Amino acid sequence: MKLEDAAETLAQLGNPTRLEVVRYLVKAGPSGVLVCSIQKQLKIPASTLTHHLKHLKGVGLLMQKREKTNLWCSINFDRLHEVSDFLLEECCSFSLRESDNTKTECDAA
Amino acid sequence: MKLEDAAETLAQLGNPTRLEVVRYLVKAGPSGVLVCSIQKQLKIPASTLTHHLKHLKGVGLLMQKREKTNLWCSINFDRLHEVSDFLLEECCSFSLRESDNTKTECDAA
DNA sequence: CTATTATTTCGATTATACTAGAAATATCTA
DNA sequence: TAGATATTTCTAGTATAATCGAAATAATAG
Repeated sequence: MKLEDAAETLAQLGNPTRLEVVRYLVKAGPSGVLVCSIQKQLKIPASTLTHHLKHLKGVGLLMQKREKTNLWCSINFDRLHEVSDFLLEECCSFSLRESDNTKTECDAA
Repeated sequence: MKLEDAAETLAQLGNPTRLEVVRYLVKAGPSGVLVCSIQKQLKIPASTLTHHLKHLKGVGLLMQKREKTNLWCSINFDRLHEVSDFLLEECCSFSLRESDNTKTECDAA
């Protein structure tokens, strides 16, 4: 996952309303839920919700399937894993050389 | 971790410049790096960098230790884990009842 | 056909974030 | 003391995001 993509995805997760939606979708599991369910359960105005869902879809966190006027929403677990992996993957590999790491001057950083 | 805190932390990670800094700090490991090293390596203007570091510190992702005019920065791994845990923890527990999950009408969500 | 429900688009308001130059402060060195 | 380096504060321009009511669109039920 490229840094720019990770940043964009994290930014979308970084809105409290959207994160609430994501949490709701995660709890709903793979079968998903209707947009109107999200709206009524979380008490988010319809237009606001549409707006946020568009964002989540834009970064691939949300999958949608239309059924007449109804719209099923489900979380893309793989995508969610990719993002959290991006944060953790790097954690276990310190790769700056020790020499760089103990300098107290900046010229050779 | 409360949803609001997770959202705020994710939002801070969601800026490409900051995420680059975070990645740099992660790679540097527990011993940390100087602000000026980050600045020169990643080519971020000093005032911009100070601004971003303030944000990272604000959500507890950054730890700092002053040494005369120099400032050592290191990532708070625990915090980073907390955030990624927030995303993943919920993934393995679908808790909406099946009945809620298969409705095609919204009245009972 | 009319009313109802689901979803989207439009438009406007309001707020907040990103960026970075210039100047200020602090420490050290010659 | 003068000059270099590190970091911060101030300030301001520019851009982008969040919110949501009202109206539009689409499908369906009665």
